[in-house]
Amino acid sequence: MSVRQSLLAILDQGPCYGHQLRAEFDRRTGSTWPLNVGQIYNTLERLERDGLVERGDADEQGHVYWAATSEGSAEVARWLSHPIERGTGARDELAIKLVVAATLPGVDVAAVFLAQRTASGARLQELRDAAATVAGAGSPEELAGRLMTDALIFAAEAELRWLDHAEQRLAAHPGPALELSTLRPKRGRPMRAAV
Amino acid sequence: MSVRQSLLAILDQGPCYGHQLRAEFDRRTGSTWPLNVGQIYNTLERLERDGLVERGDADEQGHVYWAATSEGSAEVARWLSHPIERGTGARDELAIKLVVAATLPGVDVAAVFLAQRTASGARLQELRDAAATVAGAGSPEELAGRLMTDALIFAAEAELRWLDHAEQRLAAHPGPALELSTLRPKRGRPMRAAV
DNA sequence: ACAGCCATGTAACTTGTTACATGATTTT
DNA sequence: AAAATCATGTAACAAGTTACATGGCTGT
Repeated sequence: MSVRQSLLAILDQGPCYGHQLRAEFDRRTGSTWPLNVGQIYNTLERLERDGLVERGDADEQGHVYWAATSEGSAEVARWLSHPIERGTGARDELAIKLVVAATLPGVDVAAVFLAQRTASGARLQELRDAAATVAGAGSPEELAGRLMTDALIFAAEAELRWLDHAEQRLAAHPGPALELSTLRPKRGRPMRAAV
Repeated sequence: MSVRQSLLAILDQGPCYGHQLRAEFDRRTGSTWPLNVGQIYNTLERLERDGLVERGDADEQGHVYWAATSEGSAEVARWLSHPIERGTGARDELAIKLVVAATLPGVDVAAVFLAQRTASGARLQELRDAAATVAGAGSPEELAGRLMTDALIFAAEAELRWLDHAEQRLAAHPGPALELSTLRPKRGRPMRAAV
């Protein structure tokens, strides 16, 4: 929902046309998240369908301006006043993958953890390097970009901490691997064994 | 992709039928992530369409067993050997929302941050309470659940750290708010001002 | 003239998700 | 007999994403 809501929030500041919206999103997120132009138009149509924005007539340059409706403004207010509940609905892809992998017999869990830690560590270093080069952060755009980078750095650090933590915990326990077919039919022939 | 890939990986251990797959996913993720049963069947059909699984005949109980194809096994191996690149493609909804909010004139950024910090803090406390109750973590299932909870705790901590960090950074800078319409047409009348 | 960008759109597709229908079986 | 659970499915939708088509204008 972040693209949809962000575009609506920007539009709530005043009418914009497609490419302008894209540039605004780009500016405000420090160009951290690439956004395909086509998605702007899709999203605008969906917002229009939901009564949150209205499409205006094209001006002399052919720019089609879109404006938030009062319903759209209300939705923006609601978005801003309600916190985002992470972990409710949003799945942690990395944790799911590693825990599922850890419970699968015959999987080299250590290799999976190692590959992930290497990649996450490299990424963290990249992010820190990137952060160091924009240390100034004079303009609002630079500040926005820096905040985004910081968010990614904090997330990467948490990821690495969890990787260490999880591997320790797994090492401390015997075989967390789980065989298949613990589920058995209430009645009838026993469930077939894993291959 | 986590549901799709997890189901495929479980199936790679041996043939399963729909409800069994759901139970396996549930078990292996410590019942942290609810999974609608219908989604199992959707996902299986899509995996079949992509040639990664094959549907077997129903047995006497009417259980329809599905099995991974060799392509499916290869895909699982690929999944396990390649790390997940967070931040590439996966958008940070919270960071986007707060940074966009911070760049919008007329928004009470402090209130947005406060609401988020309150919610994130409460969630962190809930998670810590939950972690304390299963301190034992004897069975593999409990261990899996504990690892998931830990992942969420680490993420929530990172979130709170970033919130503090970002608010400090914003406080240290003047008005990071960005007016609309910095984009101007190459030619023609100037772009309309924000409302 | 030609390459490239600005600008608007369209069509298709992915994964995730829910609501619902149906029937068999099991428990109370 | 009624309620709950197991089990398989179907239909629809949301949000994100990409690839492509089209046209106008611009700079070389």
